[in-house]
Amino acid sequence: MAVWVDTDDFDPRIIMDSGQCFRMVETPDGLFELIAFGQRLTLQKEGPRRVRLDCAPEAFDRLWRPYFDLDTDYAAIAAAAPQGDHYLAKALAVSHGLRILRQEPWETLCAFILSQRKHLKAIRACVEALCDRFGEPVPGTARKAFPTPQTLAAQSEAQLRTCALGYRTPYLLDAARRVASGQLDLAALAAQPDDMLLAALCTVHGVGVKVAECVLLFAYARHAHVPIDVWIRRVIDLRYGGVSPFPGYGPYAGVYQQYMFLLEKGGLDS
DNA sequence: AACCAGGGGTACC
DNA sequence: GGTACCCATGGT
Repeated sequence: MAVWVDTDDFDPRIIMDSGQCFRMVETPDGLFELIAFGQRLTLQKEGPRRVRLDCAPEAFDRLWRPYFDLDTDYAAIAAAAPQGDHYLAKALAVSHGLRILRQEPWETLCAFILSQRKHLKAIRACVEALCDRFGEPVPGTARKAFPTPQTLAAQSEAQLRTCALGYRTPYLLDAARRVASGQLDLAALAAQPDDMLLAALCTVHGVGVKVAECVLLFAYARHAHVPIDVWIRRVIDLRYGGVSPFPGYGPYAGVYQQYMFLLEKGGLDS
């Protein structure tokens, strides 16, 4: 079964390489494969404005339509960008087809805890290793689901160390224990305003503002939030003379940020 | 083979 | 409240 999405603003490859998700890969036969919600999804770009998703219509409506944020008009977001902002305009053009995903909060929190001082490639590797070691099987693939908070919370630090997460190991364990115990209710937090959500996430040991902002943007679709990492720091310093343009970008500042992140990194992958 | 990576905690002042 | 310094591991 398959569902087709007809839009000019949906490019699986751009999304795969965008640095917001870490479990999307290109298969040898040119399909894009991702694991989320304990399931495997394959998709393929069939033309300049058509993407095929291999799933049932019910799964599309319940999971993948929200996941890919398909009810948001990215052409309108691009059109709303401030005029005369050359670097932003270029960033929007270069990564046309990018979308900000609505990923699962738990996985997103963990992935960005692990992202500290790592390249995208290294993040992918350690996320996948964590899944291989502690995740449940997924139908139709040898790849595993992202481990549940309960599973990770039940591990000793020594057991988690086998995934070679380095100094991030206790951070991940603290996140797992807080979520598994209900002390940090990631589902309930979806109803909270941005500042409450941010503060709650920052209670986890090893989660600072930057990681929390990534979770707000890439899981909770708080599109106004701009994670300031080394690359965005570089954008501000090099392209905007040290004065952040983001406060003037309005409700989609975080979306613009992601296009600029990609441009500043200079292309895809790595 | 050094150097550095989508940072954050801690110890100072 | 600001600033060095360390953290553990893998790519380049």
